[in-house]
Amino acid sequence: MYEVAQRAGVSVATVSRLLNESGYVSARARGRVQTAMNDLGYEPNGLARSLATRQSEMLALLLTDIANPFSAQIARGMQDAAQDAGYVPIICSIDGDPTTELKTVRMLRRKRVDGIILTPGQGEQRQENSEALRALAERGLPIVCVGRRLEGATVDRVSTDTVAGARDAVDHLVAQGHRRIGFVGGPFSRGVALGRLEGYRDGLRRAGLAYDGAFVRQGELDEESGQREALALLTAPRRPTALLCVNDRTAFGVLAAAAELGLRVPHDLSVVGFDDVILASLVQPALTTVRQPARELGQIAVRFLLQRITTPRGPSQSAVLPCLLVVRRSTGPPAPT
Amino acid sequence: MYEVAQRAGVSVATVSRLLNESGYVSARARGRVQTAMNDLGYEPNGLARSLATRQSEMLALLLTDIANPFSAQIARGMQDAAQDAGYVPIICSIDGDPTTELKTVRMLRRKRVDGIILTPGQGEQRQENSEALRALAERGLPIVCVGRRLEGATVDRVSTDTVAGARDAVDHLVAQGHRRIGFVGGPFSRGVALGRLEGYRDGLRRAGLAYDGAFVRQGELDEESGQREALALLTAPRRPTALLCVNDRTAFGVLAAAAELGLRVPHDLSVVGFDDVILASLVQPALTTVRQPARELGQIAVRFLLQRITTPRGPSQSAVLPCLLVVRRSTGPPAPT
DNA sequence: CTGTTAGCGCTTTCAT
DNA sequence: ATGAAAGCGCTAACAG
Repeated sequence: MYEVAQRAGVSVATVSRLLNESGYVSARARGRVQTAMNDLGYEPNGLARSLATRQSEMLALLLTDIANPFSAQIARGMQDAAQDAGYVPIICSIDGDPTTELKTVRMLRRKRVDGIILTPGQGEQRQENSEALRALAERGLPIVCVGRRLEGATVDRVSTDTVAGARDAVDHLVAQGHRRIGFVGGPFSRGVALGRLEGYRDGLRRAGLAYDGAFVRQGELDEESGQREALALLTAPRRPTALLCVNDRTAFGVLAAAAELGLRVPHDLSVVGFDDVILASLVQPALTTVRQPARELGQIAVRFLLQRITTPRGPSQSAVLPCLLVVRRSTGPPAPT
Repeated sequence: MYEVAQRAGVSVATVSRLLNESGYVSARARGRVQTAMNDLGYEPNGLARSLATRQSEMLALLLTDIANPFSAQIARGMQDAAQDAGYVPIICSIDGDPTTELKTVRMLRRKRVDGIILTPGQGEQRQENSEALRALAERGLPIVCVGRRLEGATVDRVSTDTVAGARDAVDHLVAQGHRRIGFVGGPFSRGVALGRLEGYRDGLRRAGLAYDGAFVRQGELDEESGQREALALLTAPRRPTALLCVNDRTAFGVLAAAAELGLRVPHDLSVVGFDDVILASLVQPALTTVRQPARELGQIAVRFLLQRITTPRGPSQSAVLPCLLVVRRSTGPPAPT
């Protein structure tokens, strides 16, 4: 930058002003600096800038695993929004491992990221898990949560209305004539499954159907769990004719279980997933599912974060995005008994 | 840091030495500094450090779309390896858009990333595309390519042996009795499809089978293309009994096409994919595919990059990782004619 | 409208 | 084994 200034016959301050569009710069100086920059192939040093301004212009996204399709969508939205705003996106996969998380958080703190976005852990959300993060929040580091809470700290939050989504799914099933509708859940301890379960119950109630614990299973959030729980549900004497799943991965497992048992979908069993990951439309039969606006989630999270950065003490915001039921081939009227 | 030094009754230089394990620090000073750091909850400022050392300790990964499952796997490998080495991973989705790419590259240059990993574009690789990158390479910015080349620059490279992979797939098909084996490709212009096509031809040759252009289709790299091309191939009078696809997404399209035509897989048609994305094992029937070690690709890319950073002028390296044929349910002996 | 100057927080000779 | 001091490249008063 010093070189540029010299070449243009001005001071570094002028160059800086031009670069940041702060203060006045005469048209003449402007032109000379521009050409000097081009000649030298100059690119400002963001590190130095950050050191001086105390703003790193970097945002971090903490998630369980970027290889998870749903997370990847959130990440994509975050990435785009961050870059649009001139921020560098840093994505970190934590795997739900507290040690990794701690290391990562420290690294991010060292790098002086301007803010952090937290997405829900896949498995159970440990209490200690949030320890380091809560500390950061208290130190005034802007944080926004996506679809989860950070216990013991009031932070901005953006989530989807999974309760309504699950309810809509049940409505759809009921409208097709199903009466025995089951729910294949994830861990109910304190996770993502709770909202969906609530929506499921709402839907039943609305249809005047009784809640039957025998039709509801806890489990994990992956295919294997879906398969296992579905097997249990479908080999019972009185089996459900439709299954709402906590997420698409689980639904894939359910589909596999159905195939294993020789049940045709949707003829013998209707299946509804949750998330609408890319593959949901590709499996056979294509999966009816509740779409969560994942990308948008990431984008809005960034927007909140940016606002929080500019207005550290503003009132905390929270947005709830609607889900959308996407009807495909895995649901249909139940076979007449 | 100044505060820490003061509290510990030493100079900042000593603190710095302790932090970087450079130079001697007496056990006594060491202890005092440690406690001072704890008391203050001190975390060194990486930006300042980077400014002084001219090393940002950040690595960037440029890819088409992080939401693409195969890319996500590479990203994961890159992320882990980078973090293990104390580097911050920055992932940028470019979408094959030259404008976005240019903006991104400038941003990365401003942030003074220590190195960049390039992964193949999904569509055709435009010439202009690499313009900015090549310039960086010439400026001495460490770059390593994953599964693609950077024209006009000698850079380290890590790729997979897709030729052998495709050949193995053909071998497998032949061993099961197939004689009419087709290939559903991506764009042959200058893309990823070429190696697989070569392997396909090798495989045929090895089996003493003639190459038949009528069994080979160009296309894109997505499901839609796979479906379209498969439809063309399978409705022809003399149709193939097995199809090797340029990637899994294409294979999913092929599966859909088969279902559409009432062809049972593998009874009427065997299908082999490429990549082994997570979903390959989840579709019905589970897809036989050539697995590429995506995560490892990302890890090794980082390793190369790190070596290049420490040894800017060393000889350029290149690694070729083996692929692995994963046999599942989508392949089997052809139906007797 | 523009130049001067004092940091930002850390590393790194060079002395001691 | 440790301290003093000179940067790293930029921003932000402040003075003109």
